[in-house]
Amino acid sequence: MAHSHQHDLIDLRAKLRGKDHRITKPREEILDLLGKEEHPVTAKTIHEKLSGSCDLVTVYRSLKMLESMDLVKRFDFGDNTARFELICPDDNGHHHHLICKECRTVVEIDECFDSNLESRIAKKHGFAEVTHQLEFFGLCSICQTT
Amino acid sequence: MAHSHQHDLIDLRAKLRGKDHRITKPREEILDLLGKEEHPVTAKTIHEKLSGSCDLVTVYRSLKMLESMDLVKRFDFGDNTARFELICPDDNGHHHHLICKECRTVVEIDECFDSNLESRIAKKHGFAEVTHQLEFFGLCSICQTT
DNA sequence: TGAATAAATGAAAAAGGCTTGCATATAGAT
DNA sequence: ATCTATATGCAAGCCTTTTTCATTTATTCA
Repeated sequence: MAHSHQHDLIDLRAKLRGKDHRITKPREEILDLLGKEEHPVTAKTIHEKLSGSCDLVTVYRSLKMLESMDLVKRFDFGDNTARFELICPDDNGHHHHLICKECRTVVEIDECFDSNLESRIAKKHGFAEVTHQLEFFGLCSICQTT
Repeated sequence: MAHSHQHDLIDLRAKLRGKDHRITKPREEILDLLGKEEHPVTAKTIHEKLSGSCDLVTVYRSLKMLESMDLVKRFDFGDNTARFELICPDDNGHHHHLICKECRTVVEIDECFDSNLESRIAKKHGFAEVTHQLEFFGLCSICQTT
């Protein structure tokens, strides 16, 4: 599902204002692009899709900044390459993925385990601000037969 | 908790025999070392602890092989560096971690969500052989105050 | 036990993702 | 319009991981 870009630009301006962060063309373009993506994308992919409109380094720097502002979330699909997704207000940026080990197809999952598990774990070990990263891996229907 | 090395060497010989994989000194040393570790370790750390007994490349290659044989499991703690742990027969190699975002302390977690969630997700999307990677991140008791 | 041979190793080099330093450009404030 | 702090581009570098290829070694089987 494509996310609403409108909301994010407003958010962006509001959030960045106080922090001496600027709204630049590369940042807008990256957010714009992320708003159209259905799945997490790599910095390299973003750079390619922006086709030279800005440097790859700027993509990395922008993503890092947007992540620190909680506008973008980083995912790890186990291939040594970070992937990024726009944080969508509907799910609080919280959802997971099911990835085919073979063809790397990605499916968005909105189910999650009961949050009691997390708070129980946090309490048990005296941790605060506990979050989690959860991704599922398997073989998609096509790759099962091949 | 240190894991039983005994079991794994027997397993190793049995498992490797059929596949034309050999039991070599580096592989034994790596397994041996992993058996003494309490938490997942990086290839670099393994190499350092083996102090030049074999090349770093061999560590990478061995780990990849051991992983493919399900003797070792790879974890990702979000710092662009793979970590490896011996698969322990008790928990089927299935457990998770709680990592402090600040000081990187690692706590082993043996709780997990109900497996129904996983099978439900697999079924819903027609995936087979579904597993998951789950790690918790937070602030440990010490880092909360700092 | 001692070749034969298939697989593993080491060393160097390269690939790939990500970061840093520095000079230049640009957003946003006054 | 000007000023200043922030962001960008480019080049270079860092770190993890992989590849290549010649050499060594584990296992097989005479």
